[in-house]
Amino acid sequence: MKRRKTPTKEAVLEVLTKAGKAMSQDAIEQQISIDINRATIYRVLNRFCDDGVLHKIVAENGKQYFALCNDCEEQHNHDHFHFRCTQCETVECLPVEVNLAIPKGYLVENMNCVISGVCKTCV
Amino acid sequence: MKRRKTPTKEAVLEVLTKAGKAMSQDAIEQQISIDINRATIYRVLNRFCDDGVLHKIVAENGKQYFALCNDCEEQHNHDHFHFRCTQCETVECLPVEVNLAIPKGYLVENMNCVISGVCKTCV
DNA sequence: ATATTATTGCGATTCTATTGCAATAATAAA
DNA sequence: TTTATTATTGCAATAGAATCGCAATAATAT
Repeated sequence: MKRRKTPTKEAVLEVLTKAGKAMSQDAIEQQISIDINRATIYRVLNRFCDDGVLHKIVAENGKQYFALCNDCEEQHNHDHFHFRCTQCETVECLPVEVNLAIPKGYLVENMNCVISGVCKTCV
Repeated sequence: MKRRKTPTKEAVLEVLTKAGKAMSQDAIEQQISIDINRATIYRVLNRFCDDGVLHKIVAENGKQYFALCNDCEEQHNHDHFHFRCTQCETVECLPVEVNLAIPKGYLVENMNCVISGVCKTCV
């Protein structure tokens, strides 16, 4: 399935790039000037995830956040921690790698590590 | 608010103790022989969390899982990883501590680290 | 200019979790 | 033991996030 270039995709990417953080669907929608349907935004976000452009983080509040991928070539590798600030409700990718000795016999497919608290801006 | 001893609380604790894993509300409900309302189970689980008996993990599927606390005395300290098996849909506490250098200026309140994949039983 | 089909909008739907309120039952007090 | 107090429960309604089906639209190829 060949992808097409659409205003929605451009707008979503622009918002995420500018923010430099992970964002939820509703936060992204708020930042887009043109009116785009909620379902469409979700579909665009999920497509970007499939294509290795974005990665998805699920915070302890159960919400999904999407952030730009840095170096996901063939497959996603998001072995870094995320920080969710309960004050400003933002999620950012920390430059800290997740590093653990996985017990024998376990097959790792994905990592979802979120630290929450107050970020350095709000502290 | 003083807590009371009720059949629901006993049943929930028994199930979680037997399982030795983190469980979701619906999984717990299935394991309880007597019929208990969904809302009640959630309330019991959340109360246990408040009281330091259980801790809550939110997986990448957005669902909440509850597990017994080991050594939470004054406050919760769940600095360990969790593993969610996408095959058998269980979540277990790994005996591996989360160990990261938190960037300066950040105030940590909670950790929610879930690795997902296939557990050693299903592999 | 036309055909193809990826993408979108809309409304409905699913799923998880929570809440208000009256009824029930565990515990304290008499 | 009986009565009073109030934590707990059940039920139905509600909130909130995310997804889905389907027809309409629009990006790209012909």
